[in-house]
Amino acid sequence: MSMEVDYKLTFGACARITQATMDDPDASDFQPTVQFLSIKMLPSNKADTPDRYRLIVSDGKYFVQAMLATQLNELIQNGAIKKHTVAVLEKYTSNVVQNKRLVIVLALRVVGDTPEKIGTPESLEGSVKPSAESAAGSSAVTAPPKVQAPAPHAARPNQTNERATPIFPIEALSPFQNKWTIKARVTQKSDIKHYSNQKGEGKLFNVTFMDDTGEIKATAFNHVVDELYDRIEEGKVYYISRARVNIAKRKFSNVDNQYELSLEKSTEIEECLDTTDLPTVKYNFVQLKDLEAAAKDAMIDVIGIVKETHDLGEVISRSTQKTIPKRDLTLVDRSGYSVRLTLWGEQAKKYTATDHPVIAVKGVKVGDFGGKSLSMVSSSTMSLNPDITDAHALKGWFDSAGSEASFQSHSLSGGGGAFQGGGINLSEMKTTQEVKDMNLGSDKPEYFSSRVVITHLRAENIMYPACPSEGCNKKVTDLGDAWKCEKCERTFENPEYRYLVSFCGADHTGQLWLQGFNDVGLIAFGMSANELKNLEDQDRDAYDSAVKRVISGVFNVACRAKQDTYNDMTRVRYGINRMIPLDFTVDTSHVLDQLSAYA
DNA sequence: CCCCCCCC
Repeated sequence: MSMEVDYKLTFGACARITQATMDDPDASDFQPTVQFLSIKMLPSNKADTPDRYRLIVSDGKYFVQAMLATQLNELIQNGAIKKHTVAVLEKYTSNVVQNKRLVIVLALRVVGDTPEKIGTPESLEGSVKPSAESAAGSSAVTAPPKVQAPAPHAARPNQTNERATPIFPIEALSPFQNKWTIKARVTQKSDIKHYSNQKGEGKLFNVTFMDDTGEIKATAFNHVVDELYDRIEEGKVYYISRARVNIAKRKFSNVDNQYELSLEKSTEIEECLDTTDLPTVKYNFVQLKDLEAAAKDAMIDVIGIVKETHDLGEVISRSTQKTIPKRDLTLVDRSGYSVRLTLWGEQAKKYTATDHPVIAVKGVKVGDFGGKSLSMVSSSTMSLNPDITDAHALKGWFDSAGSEASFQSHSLSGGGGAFQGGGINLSEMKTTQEVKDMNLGSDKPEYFSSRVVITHLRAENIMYPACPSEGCNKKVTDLGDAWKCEKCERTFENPEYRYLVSFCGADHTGQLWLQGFNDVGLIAFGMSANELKNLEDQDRDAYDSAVKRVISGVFNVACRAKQDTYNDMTRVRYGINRMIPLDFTVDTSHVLDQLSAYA
């Protein structure tokens, strides 16, 4: 029944692969045929770290232990490799880990399966002492084993200042090893970030290194930043050694490695010009159409045409009060969707392309404001008109057809389609009860829109006397004959009144107290706070009726909900970002749209 | 040793 296949194992393979290192010129030529005698899963004790597999590799005469690179785990999980499988080892390496040699299989090709063990192999480690090794397998080998020496051989034969450290695959780095060099491409380099905490001021930057076995994040602090920042360029390849390997805090990184590197004063980094064997960034593009299904905060890769470049703007960070430049781009792709991509900081300032370039971004964060949006984070990378197939195809499509196409928008600023009502998404309105039921994180705000009727407003302190200097808005104190701003250290003859309003907004499910600033008051009262203040001082009846007019008004409001702790009391504050009187024409047509969707 | 990734 079964076909008799006579597999020829490569005798001497075990001794030889035990000597292999990544840049060993012979190792890539020596692709032995071996048999796996056993496969054992070493379960990961961490949710974000894959299980590992240990193989017993036999050359028919000897066997050694080896680890399967985790990117090959699938071969075991899908049954391609099992006990007694015969395979050609195409790529492998060997390191000393805790004084033990450990072979890592990086690539292999399955040749076939046999029902049993070939030959009667014995343990290479057990039978062979390092000093006596040459006697062990040399008679039968197809490639001569190297003379085993306790010290690893030189890593970089062509470099003048050789180090006695082997080139390691990134995948094999661990805190247990200190003599190693990796050869890796910088796929991401951050700006220099400054921080201050209890221990004082500091600065840092980080990079992502990648080789064909994996990637790893590296961070440099303080004086090491000065030393290395300008010497490391995104896209280039370097030899890196004598960095510290630490356990990665993975919740802060989307780099797929359980370890990360700390670049120290003693770390050696040297550019490598032979980059042929190093992979470039790999993308896993999500079509813009499929963003609908992307989870908030997911890190994804996207490629699109820049349909629109918005002006440079800025935001004031609510947590740090710092002003941060930002620029929105509208990306489109062949799936017929558009999405907003926000660039920050230097990248926002430096972006100047005026045509419609292709942009490929890796590791951008998905937001859910008014639909779906994308935001660059410090570990994201952006590539303009990258020389990759997807980019050429996209450019061809846009030039021939795409530039005339219309797109379904994922986000508010993109305009069109789902968003109407003066920028408030009528399709995603929440009732006041739904607002109260929202799950709020302890520090992150949530945004929502509602339609409410104003039932009350806090009558006292609708307005406050504010500093009239541009952008100050601070409350000023009455000196009797003048008004003083403590912040600007100036006095003014008259203040500029500004609104600070508390509305009670109700719907059929309940009510919420909503805070609004000056822009909201302007909409609600239809006059400036100065004018309302004049009425209050000079025409009390007119003032009362102006206030009463707001009561019972119906508004669409775009709001921000945020937890707030004051005097040990935690409560949720609701701020109005935008307030628009109900427009019956817009609202009715929206209701008609909804009805027709049911028909 | 950062770990915030900002705003609507």
